Parts: sequence; structure tokens; C-alpha cells
Amino acid sequence: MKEKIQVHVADDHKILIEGIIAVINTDKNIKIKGYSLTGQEVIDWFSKKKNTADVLILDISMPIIDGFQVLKYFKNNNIDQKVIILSSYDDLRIIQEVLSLGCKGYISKSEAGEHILNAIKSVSKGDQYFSTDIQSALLKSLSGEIVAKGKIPDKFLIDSLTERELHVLKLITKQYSSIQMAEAMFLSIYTIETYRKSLLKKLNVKNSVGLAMYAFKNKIV
Amino acid sequence: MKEKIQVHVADDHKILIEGIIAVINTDKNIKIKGYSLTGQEVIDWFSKKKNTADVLILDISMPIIDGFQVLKYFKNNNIDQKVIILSSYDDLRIIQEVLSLGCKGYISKSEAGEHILNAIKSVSKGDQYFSTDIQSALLKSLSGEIVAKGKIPDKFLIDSLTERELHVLKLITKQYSSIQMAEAMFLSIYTIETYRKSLLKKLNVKNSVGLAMYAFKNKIV
DNA sequence: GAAAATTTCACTGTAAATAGGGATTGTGTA
DNA sequence: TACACAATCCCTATTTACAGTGAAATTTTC
Repeated sequence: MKEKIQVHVADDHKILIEGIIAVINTDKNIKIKGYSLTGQEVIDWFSKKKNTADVLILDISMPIIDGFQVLKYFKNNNIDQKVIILSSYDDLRIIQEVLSLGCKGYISKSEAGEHILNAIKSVSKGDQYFSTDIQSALLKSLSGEIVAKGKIPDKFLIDSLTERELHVLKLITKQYSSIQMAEAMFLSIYTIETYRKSLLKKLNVKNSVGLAMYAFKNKIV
Repeated sequence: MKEKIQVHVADDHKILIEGIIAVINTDKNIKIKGYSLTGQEVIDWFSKKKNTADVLILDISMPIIDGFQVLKYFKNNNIDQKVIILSSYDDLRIIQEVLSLGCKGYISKSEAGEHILNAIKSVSKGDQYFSTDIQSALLKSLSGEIVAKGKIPDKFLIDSLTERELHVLKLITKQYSSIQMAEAMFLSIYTIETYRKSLLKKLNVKNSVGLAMYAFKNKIV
């Protein structure tokens, strides 16, 4: 008899986890090995050698430690975990981001449960799986349609921000002035202004409002 | 024999709907009458006289027509529907907003399925139901803790903005400077600055970033 | 028709943000 | 080791934003 595919689910919405479990239980070839409600729990779980799963279903947007950070953790620690991203957003930037972090599947929350089963089976075999929404988004991107509209922001934007730049960005969204940031971070105001300039350049926006909007859109806040 | 409580579920994430259905099916006193994947579907469904449900479980964040708009539709058409809001956000502003729109229950997606069952039972009896997260948030608000911190924005804020103020606000989020706005709106820069001052005062924020964040949070953009 | 609110403009400061240049130190990697 | 980059600081100049106050014309509301 074939071994069952073991799955771990991570999402901060417990109701959603219960839904996925319910769907997975309808397939006798797949079983739930465990679940996590936070990014930290996922990292803790997979840190232990005895804890494994063939496939991890991972939500991108979780508080504190999000899906990106979990993927980065796997990458930095050479953990070769098969991951399916579960996301509300069909945002190409996010897709490209997680792909570059080695994730093998990506399904939209707006799609029905049966897609999850197919995704799990594909990914566990070593294949990739993308839900139809995502496929069409990727196709459009390839065909240059979106590029032509200038709607694909540089996918390296978020990544390119350093820790301190990110910190400054967060304070900007909290309506800190440069002086206040300097005080809060124990830095010179010159340093803060340097980061501001760097942020404006990297994120290609005109002013602090642009920075704040970027941060908001990308759930940095 | 008692009649089963009939429930309609609306959420743009089908997986979540399946989860809720799975949970509801564990309780023999409740049954699913139907579900919707968009706000429009909800409105269409309840527009037909033969379509009813004792309780509507409604997601706030749906594309195009969101939960707020559905509630407003009910209000404007004098449809006395019992509604439980399902939300990712424990934001007091949202809670106050939906309460003012006549919704009777509010549960956070981060809470387990059993809360839904209790919520459905309470609301169908005519009671209110708030999940523990929300209750503690509301309590804090009442105890003045948050009020003291100035963190409860006046829910009438948006309404208090005039047309022109709103226009300026939108341009600010598009990273217009005052000069650019003056040119775009064929007004003096003095006028624009007057609106800026008015916006800062009305929305009680520190600077343009605060304005932009407010606009974003309240879906003005 | 009076009162209130909105829209519009003006002047004067001060504070803050933006632009552009350069410089040092440490850390990690090719 | 040399190079890239992150983090830190400095200076000057210009532009923009913010604060305070005042006021006229128009529209809305009671």
C-alpha cells in the first residue's frame, strides 16, 4: 500500500485550517501531520528533526513572522521543504518573490478545495502547481501585457531594502518626523535623511506619502 | 422537532466557505442554506423574496462590493437580516462601523470554528455575539484606555470631509505636491494649503503620511 | 431670510523634507 | 585581498509642508 502524503498547514486563521483539514480528509491518500497558527510555530515545528511533512501549505500573510520569512528561514538553513503558498493575493510581485525563495506551488484562497488536493499531489511528486488564476497572471506577464502597462514593479524592491531602511520606513508610516526617528533610533538626523533618500530612490516614489503607500500596499505595516 | 437554523455564508475565499460548512455540518441544529462568493451575489440572493436565511455570515473584505456595502444595501432596502461579520481585522473602527449598520455579531477569523456555532445560535435568537478578541477590544475602548491614547478615530470622520477636501486627499495619496494640486485643480496654492490644514485637523493626523494612511485604511483610494 | 458651512484666496513665519555632494567604518564575500 | 554593501555621519541649498490668522463670496440648511 502506498504511503499517505503528509501535510502540515500554516495559517493564522483557524477556521481556514479547519476547512483545509476537512477537504484533505476527503482524500484517503493525504493526511494532516500537523498545523501552525503563526510563522514562529512553523519554524519551531520544522526545526525539530523528528518533525517532517512532505508538503507544507503556507499562508503568506501572518502576523509578526509571515510566509516570506518562513521561506527565508528554510533557505538559510538549507531545509529543502516542499511548500505550497496559500495567498489571497494574485500579485505577481509576491508570486515572483516566493518562487525565488524556492516554493513549488501557489494557490489562491479564492479557489475551491479540490485544487489543494491536486496541488499537494503535484508538489509532493516534485512537480510544480499553480492555480488557474495564477497561471493566467503569469501568462499575461510573459506576454508583456502587464509590463507594457508598467504595472509590474521591480520584484526586487522589497528585498533590496536593508533592515534599517525598513525600520525607517515603518516609522515614517507612523508619522514620525526625521528628528523623532533620530531620537527613537539613537541616530543622527543626517543618517535618517540618508535612509529617506535611499528609500525614495529604491522604491521609486516621489515623497514620504509614496513610501507610506508602498509600505501599506506591501503589508510592511 | 425544532427547525434547523438556516445559514448563508459569504466570503470570496471558497476554501474558507468550505471550512465553515464543514464546521456547521457538525451541528445538527444548523444547516447551510446557500453561499456567495461576492458581495454582488449576496445582494442578488437576498433580493429574491423566496431566498431567506436566519443568519448571514458575511466577510468584510471582498472585492468590488464589500461587506460594508452589503450591510448598507440591507439598511437602505429595509431588509432586517441577522448578520454575523467574519473579519480578519480586530479594528475598532470597523466594528463600530458594522454595528452602526445593524450587524449583530462579529467574529475574528483567527478564532476556531466552535465560536461560529455559538455565534449563529446567539444571533439567530436575537442576541448579540462577539468573539473574545473583539470583546476585549471593546472593553478596552469602554474603559477609556484606548480613548486616552487617542486611538479611536471618530467614525464620522470620513463623512465630515467635503468634496474638495476629499479631492485634495486623493491627490495627496497620488503623491501630488501642493503646487501640482493647485495646477491640476485650477486653484491657488493657498487654497490647497487651506484644505491640507483642514484635513489634518479633521482627521487628527500629524502630516501627509497620516492623511495617506487614513485614506488607504478607509478605502478612499 | 438668517445662520452655517463651503469654497476660495492672502500673508507670514517656522519646521521639515528633498536633492546633491562627500566620507568613514565594519562586515562579508568573490 | 579587494570589492561591494551596509551603516553611520556631515554640509549646503532649495523646496515643500505646516501653523496661525483673516476674510470675501457662494451655497446649503434651518
